Amino acid sequence: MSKALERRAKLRESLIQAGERRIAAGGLAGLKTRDLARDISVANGAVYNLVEDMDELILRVGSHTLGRLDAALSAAESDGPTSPRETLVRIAVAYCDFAAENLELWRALFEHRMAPGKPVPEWAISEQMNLFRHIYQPLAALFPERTPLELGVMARSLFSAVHGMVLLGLEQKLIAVPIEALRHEIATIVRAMVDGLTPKNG
Amino acid sequence: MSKALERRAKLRESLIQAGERRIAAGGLAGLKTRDLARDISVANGAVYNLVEDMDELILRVGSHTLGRLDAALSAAESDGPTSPRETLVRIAVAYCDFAAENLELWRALFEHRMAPGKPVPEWAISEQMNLFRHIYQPLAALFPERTPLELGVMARSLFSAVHGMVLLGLEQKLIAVPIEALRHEIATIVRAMVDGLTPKNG
DNA sequence: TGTACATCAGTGAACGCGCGTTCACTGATGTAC
DNA sequence: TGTACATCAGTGAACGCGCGTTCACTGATGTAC
Repeated sequence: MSKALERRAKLRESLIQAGERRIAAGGLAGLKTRDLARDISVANGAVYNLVEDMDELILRVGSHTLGRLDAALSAAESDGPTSPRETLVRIAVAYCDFAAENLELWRALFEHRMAPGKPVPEWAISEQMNLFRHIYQPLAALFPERTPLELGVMARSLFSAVHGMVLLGLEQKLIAVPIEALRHEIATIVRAMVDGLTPKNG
Repeated sequence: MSKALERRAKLRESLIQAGERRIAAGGLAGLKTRDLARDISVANGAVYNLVEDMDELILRVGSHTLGRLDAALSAAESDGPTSPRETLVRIAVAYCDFAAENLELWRALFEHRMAPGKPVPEWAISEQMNLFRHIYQPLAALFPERTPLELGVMARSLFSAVHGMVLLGLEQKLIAVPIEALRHEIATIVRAMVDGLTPKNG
């Protein structure tokens, strides 16, 4: 039986990788069970031996994407001056770069909606929450007098603002901004927000 | 013939209103031609006498939404202290309020994609662009030494950042933020950005 | 005013396509004796 | 070691649903004479 389980686990892994490739190539809308089955050389129905349904598949791919994003942000943290202000700038720019390099996978993170009635599983939510530490920690160092609650609000605001800039900046709908310009705009705005939030003394 | 044309125009207007109601109630995903036809007491196929296709219908509804947003922002401009800084804050908060009160219609503005190959018509793009003046003008007053290009970049950054805060703040996916808290966070961040972008003298 | 005809908005059934999911069946693998 | 049987991954056709769009047809309106 262990051989069968092993095969099953490998096949499942292939399926998730195929899903990742398909989303990267054609977005969430381009993800079809029949394509996936063909990709891993298996019949249509076999997909449902490996995964509960499409929602689960998409969440698994999302989990992998979040893992890579986490790694990218961690790398950015220690890649330069250790001042919290500049660390926040690097993290924001790293977020922008990650989104640009993984455009469709990154979009899928936000576009995906569960089938009506099914809640997002707990583990998926906490994976997302977990990423906030990259913002929270520099903010805590920068504003030691703020409460955890206040810091949480600041972290969310900062993230949302940067997210919005990346989202619209990479949008082709209006004018897509050249990535280098976008990185610069983000750095400017993050510095402005940090400075503007810092009480002036003197 | 003028009576027929008149009837046609009225029916067309009803169709667009029906579309607006349907989107407001169920989002873009809840918009079905058959429902619309029933709403205006007309057969399925008649919809296509009134409108080229669904894309056009959605763009017309979007146009109306943008018009109302424009009015809301105009009202906010003159509704308080005339300092450009506080005007920007009011506009950002008004944007938040409008999105909250017209959630699905506002989302439709950003979610809608034309059928593959069809470009967004020119008039729809310029309607969107036109709204930027609400941000551009206070910024120009605040930073008279900046070039129009620089101001344009600032306006876009500011808008994107506020848009991101509203987008994630109103999202039910994670924790929907209470609207009052969101307004406050937005005001804080806009002030911080403006202050942070202002060169310190003295 | 009356008749024949043209136009075209309006009809609603059907087309065409897409696609997630199910299910009766098969055949390979492994187990029991 | 050999045989009968059980299990279950894997198959792929079919189900079920949804939905934008088209099209042959109808019937009301208006025009020409």
